[in-house]
Amino acid sequence: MNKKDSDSPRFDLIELFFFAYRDFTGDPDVLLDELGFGRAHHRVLHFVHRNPGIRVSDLLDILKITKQSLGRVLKQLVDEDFICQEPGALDRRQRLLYTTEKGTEFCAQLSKLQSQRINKAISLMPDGSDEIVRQFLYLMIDENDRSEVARLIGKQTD
Amino acid sequence: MNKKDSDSPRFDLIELFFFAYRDFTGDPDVLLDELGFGRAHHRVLHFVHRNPGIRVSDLLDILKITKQSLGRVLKQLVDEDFICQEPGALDRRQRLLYTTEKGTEFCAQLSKLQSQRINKAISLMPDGSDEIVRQFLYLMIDENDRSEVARLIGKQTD
DNA sequence: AAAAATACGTCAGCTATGTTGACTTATTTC
DNA sequence: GAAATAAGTCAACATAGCTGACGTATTTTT
Repeated sequence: MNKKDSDSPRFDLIELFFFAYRDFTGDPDVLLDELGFGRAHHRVLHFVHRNPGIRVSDLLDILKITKQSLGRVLKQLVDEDFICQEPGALDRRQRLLYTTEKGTEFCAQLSKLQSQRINKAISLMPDGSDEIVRQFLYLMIDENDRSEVARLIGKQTD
Repeated sequence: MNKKDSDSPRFDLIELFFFAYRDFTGDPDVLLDELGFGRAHHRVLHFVHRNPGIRVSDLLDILKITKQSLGRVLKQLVDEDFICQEPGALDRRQRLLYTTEKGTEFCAQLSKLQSQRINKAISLMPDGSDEIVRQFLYLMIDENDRSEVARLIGKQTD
């Protein structure tokens, strides 16, 4: 008869999650817009930057979108010299993806904005909060995907 | 010269936020799809349910979309009897929005799914974590909008 | 060496959800 | 009575997702 059982509604967190994510993703929009890009471009650029030399098919797995959806934005990013492609050394069918200098620089601007928002929030909270937050977000991911995400995030780039 | 300054990149949280939010919003998709609805319908239904008698213009403010975007999904929700409209008692220009019984029931199903995910995550974490998480999400919201969101969430419906 | 599988790209067309700007109707306020 | 407001609607458009089919280069399997 415990009220806080696993079904009890969490309207507060549901709504906070909605508003928080909206503002979090809203930060980069201004910069993206100036270049005629959208959030789809941001995601592609981000994950290529974080996984240099990633294969197209692995990027599709991460983003969980179709080849066509990716193709459209990837083409623009390559055409405008934010991303470059290199044939794989072992398997020349592959087009391994890398950010160009321009792409890397732009990517840094975008993650700086998002990191500032995160760091500002964390700085107003008790010590150790970032570990709690990280744990919460991790546990919100589908159980089957967690280890994959952990592997992905494990790559420290700073 | 502190490394953890307000600009230092938080790739881990940026990516966790992305994956967590995707899976969090993914839960209701199956049920929505069965009725031919999408996430836009979910958001409208949710905020009408949580704010019975809300005016159309206030709903627009919450969702930050245009009248046309809202109109499209709202019309479907009204046509299929998930939401009903009543002229305002004081100002008959208003069409105050309410969920029907059918709408309320469906809404409960959707938030149950999301609450389960949240409660499962929280249950695996130290005591007091939900307060930390709530605080974090709140602080991720644009400073200007926080009080408005706080007011909105303050309405306890359970 | 031929056949099958794989990695990637591309074509056509569709859907959902957002946008702008202009206009109408009913109602309330000045 | 005139102006402002709440809401609905029309046309047209953009972004970003989708499906299914097909082409090409390359690697793997038989």
